[in-house]
Amino acid sequence: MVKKISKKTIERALLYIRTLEGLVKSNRYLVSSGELAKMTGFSDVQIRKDISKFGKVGTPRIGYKTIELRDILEGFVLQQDSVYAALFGVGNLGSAILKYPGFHKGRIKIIAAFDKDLKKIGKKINDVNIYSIDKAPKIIKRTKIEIGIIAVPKEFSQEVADIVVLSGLKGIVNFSPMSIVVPKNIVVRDIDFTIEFLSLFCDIQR
Amino acid sequence: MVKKISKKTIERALLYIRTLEGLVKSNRYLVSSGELAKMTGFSDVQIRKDISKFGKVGTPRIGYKTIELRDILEGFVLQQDSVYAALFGVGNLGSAILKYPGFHKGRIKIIAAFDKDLKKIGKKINDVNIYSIDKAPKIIKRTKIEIGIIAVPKEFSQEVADIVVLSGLKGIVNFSPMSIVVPKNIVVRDIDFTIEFLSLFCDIQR
DNA sequence: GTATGTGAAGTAATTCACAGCT
DNA sequence: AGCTGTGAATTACTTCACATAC
Repeated sequence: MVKKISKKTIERALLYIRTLEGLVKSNRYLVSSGELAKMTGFSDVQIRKDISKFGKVGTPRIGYKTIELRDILEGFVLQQDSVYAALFGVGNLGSAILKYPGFHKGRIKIIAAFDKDLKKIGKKINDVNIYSIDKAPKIIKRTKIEIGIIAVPKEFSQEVADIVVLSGLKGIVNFSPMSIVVPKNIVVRDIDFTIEFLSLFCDIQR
Repeated sequence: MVKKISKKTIERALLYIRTLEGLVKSNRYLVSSGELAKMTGFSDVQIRKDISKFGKVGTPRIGYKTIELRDILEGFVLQQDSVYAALFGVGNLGSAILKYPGFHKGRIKIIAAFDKDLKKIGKKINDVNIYSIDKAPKIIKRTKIEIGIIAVPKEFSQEVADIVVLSGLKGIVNFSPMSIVVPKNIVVRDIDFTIEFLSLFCDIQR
């Protein structure tokens, strides 16, 4: 019943969860794979295949119960209520991340921020303290933080990545437009706006 | 010689270009697929396979000329010098995008911003004018803008998507944590921070 | 000897086609 | 009839193994 679940399926499952949360909020009780397909852009077969990896949960002729499906997907995909993160670099983007409303109300909690600008250190944004970056390993080790967010200029991204590693974190979201080199037991997600835009542009051209 | 180039190859090519630009800047003349592999995290075979889609450009025993390879990849992947975009929603994230240094100096030019907050309309951020959002179709049609960036709260993302479509744009980068429904000739790239974080977290757990 | 380039083999992901349920 | 669930077929992607070039 519980088969090996691929990364792609998990990524789509997170989107199904997001969509189901919207449906639950608007009091929808049932939804079909076809409707989810229209809402998410994936094919209906793909969605059924994905969901079937988590067990038989739908009813033929009827569809899926929104609440039940959401809970099942969440149960498999997210074992914790909250994911704790630390932000490195409180510039324009870093500040926007600290204020990001999706985090504020959701599962992802940023509980410490680091910068090297003395004007910022000691301040707070959205209730998150900003500390000196060289205190990061010490401070982080006292917390449950698991993820580091790198939002510093690209000249500094590697040295900050090294600090993240020293701090014992297991995952990095790297917003800097530069690849970082880390031990391979540490998982990295790169979000490079320029590359996202250019790859979209390539898709448009063809 | 020029074979069908897959989306995945193009996405990696953009990363190779980014890496090569760094090498060129630091005056590196040659680079091997193995070195690129270490720098980007892909395998060396993968990199050679990708590059071979663009022709025979390397020299056995020597490697690739950084400048030449960059130019070849750029030539195939990006036919224009600049990509023009419009931003919708000048909140925390939107402002950070307007100030994003990678855009300022690079190929992506945001040349108009739209918001419905009267306090923002008429102002400028980083030399970009902020207009009333309902003037968007008219203003955009006078420009070469091809891409719309949605950075509004999720309650409004669909109505803004509709305006983007009305404006005749062909691509959307959607930063709002909600799927938008658009005609299928319009290409959408979703960047949902929450989903990126959660999917990283799933990877860490396994 | 060392690095590129590539056909062939092997994996993974998607779509098809249809059985089964209510 | 209408929707889920899934083996089978297809397609796409990656890795292997080695020929080729200097």
